[in-house]
Amino acid sequence: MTIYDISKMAGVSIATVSRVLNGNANVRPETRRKVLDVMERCGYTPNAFARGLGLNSMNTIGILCADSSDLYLAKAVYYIERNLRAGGYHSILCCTGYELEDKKSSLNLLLNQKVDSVVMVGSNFIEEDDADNDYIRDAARQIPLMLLNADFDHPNVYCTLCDDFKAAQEAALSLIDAGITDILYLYNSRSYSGQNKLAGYQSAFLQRDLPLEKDLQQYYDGGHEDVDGICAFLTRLHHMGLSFHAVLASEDILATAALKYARLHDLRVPEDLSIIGYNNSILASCCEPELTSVDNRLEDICRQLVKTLINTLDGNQMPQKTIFSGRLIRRGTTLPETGNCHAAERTLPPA
Amino acid sequence: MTIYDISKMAGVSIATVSRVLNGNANVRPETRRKVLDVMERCGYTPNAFARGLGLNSMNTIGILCADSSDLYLAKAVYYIERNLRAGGYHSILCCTGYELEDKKSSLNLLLNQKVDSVVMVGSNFIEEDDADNDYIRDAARQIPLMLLNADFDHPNVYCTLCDDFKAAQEAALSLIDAGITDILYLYNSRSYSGQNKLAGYQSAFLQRDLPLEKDLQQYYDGGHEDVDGICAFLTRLHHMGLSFHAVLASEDILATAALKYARLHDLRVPEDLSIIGYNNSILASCCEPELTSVDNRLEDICRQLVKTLINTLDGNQMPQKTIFSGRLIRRGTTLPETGNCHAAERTLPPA
DNA sequence: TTGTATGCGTTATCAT
DNA sequence: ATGATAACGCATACAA
Repeated sequence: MTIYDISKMAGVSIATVSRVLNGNANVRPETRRKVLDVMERCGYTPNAFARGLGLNSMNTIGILCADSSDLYLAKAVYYIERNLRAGGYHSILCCTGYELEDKKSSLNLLLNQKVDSVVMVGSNFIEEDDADNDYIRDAARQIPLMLLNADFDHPNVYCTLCDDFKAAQEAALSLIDAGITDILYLYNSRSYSGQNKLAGYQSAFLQRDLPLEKDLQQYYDGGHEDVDGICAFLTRLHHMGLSFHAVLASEDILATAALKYARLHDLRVPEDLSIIGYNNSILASCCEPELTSVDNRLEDICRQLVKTLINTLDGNQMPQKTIFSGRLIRRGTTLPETGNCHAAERTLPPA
Repeated sequence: MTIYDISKMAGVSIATVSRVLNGNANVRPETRRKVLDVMERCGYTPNAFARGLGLNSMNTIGILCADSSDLYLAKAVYYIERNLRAGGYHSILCCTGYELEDKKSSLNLLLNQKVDSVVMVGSNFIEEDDADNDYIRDAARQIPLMLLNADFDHPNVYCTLCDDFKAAQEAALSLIDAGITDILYLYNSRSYSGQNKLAGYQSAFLQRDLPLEKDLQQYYDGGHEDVDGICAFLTRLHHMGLSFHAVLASEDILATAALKYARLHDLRVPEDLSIIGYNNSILASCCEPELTSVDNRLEDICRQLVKTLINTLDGNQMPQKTIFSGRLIRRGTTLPETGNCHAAERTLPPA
């Protein structure tokens, strides 16, 4: 069933059929109805491939992420897909893993598929060695690139992100202002946003004129879901004589592990050990007490990212950088807030 | 850059170019090299749309799932995508939500997009009222359909699933044989696999000649991630006088909530309350003690599903139903196994 | 407002 | 082994 068939049955030319298909105004209402009737009766749907060839687009967006089963990335992928589809776009999902070569080849795969754009979910797509980021620059010469939680200044690259520096800073300040200064910063990623969080933690100490202890900044180099490994890691630090009365984690799962550590060592939370997680994921409410955690506004970010994406494809000029402010969600793993207002919420309006 | 350009530069016809592109054997090695050289130099890649039009396929598979941010579904989507891509296929992700109309329209969207097949992740795509499943039968007349964790007998529909009946049964038996008979079965889905789990629980009692108590089978009708709601639900049951010394949950998150309930009511786990979850997800290791949980072999299922899919598309005859056995992973929320061997593992070899 | 003719970049069927 | 040519199904510039 093609437009030729429809055109014959409706007694018009294929051009007219094509016009009603594309909502072209230059069709007599009467003719339009006639054609639509035939289409309806035949259950006609246009051939997507032919359409793609003619328009050089199939309204498809590539979604690149390291691991769509990761708690945080899965949420992001979900929000992005829903927003894209609401906007009339399809999503091709591509899980890349964390190796540069795989990220490159995945991106090329999407380019060869002729997607209209690709959104790269997670700051792990930006390499430390800037020369390695050429694969992004190359791609940006073909289609607009949307980065989620990364900051990359380049034409045709659009970034939507959370101000992790400030969010981590405020989280640390809230602990400091509660009287805790031996705060262990626990992280498992050195990506762009990972570095920002760390810098935020550090700046909190500077801001309060407190010394920074290297030993209190611990990088866990293990599996992304290895709670027991993290727990054992903390125990090892403890046995090595490291003393800390709070843990600020770069991800909820690290905080969850810290809570487990506390329980195994009979530490009261938050009295003996305060814990703050990051992402405000489902893990935060799965434990007892529930995790205080930084909400990094993922849903807002995704909505805005897709808005920017669609507008860009429509030819509108859009800002290349949109930043949301995170906010601390206080729950059971930290002491109730005092009168101190240093850690007050400072939410910027969405761009 | 098209095959015309390449053909000119290589001094051959477009037919020859197309042949080397598709690995056709009828090309003199010398000619092949010449053409490949030109392609290399020009960085030529074939136009995917034209290719799709010609072959009536773009090697794309639709992945339908209610919510790709759900812990379990996210894992499934991840495994499926990776396996598909390794097999040379792209994945279009489509999150449908749980409404029938949305599932229908999503499936149609994929059909119009001319995917080669669609995999429906989760038994929630099979409706209770069988007439409502016509949308699946209709789709199956166009392309092969792959169902994950659903059982639907129809031509061109292939099912890969876990034997949830037996898995739930064994989980229940393990509790009964540990001396606990007031086992609360807590579930939040009445889908096909949801009903199977429930039936498995029930059959365990029959098998041990124990009476079944309706009050001990509780359906929680709330959000899929609402730990606190579930926890409150259990508390309500408790206050209503319901007594139970074990909880068998149809999902880890329900079990997590049960653990939280235990902690809030100062119940020792597993001494006062045993808990078994389902899915063996990351939640199982995020709590203290860790959850005993049923592993439903998701990774194996996904691998097999994709294998079946690709073979089917290749024209090979494949079984329409492949069943894996689940297995109980014992951790801290149940008593250590006794000498009793009723709940021993009985793992079937993968099909 | 409608129709004609051509292009889009492949694949595939014939010849040669 | 290679080449000429016709599909594939739609969009669109141009003509009427």
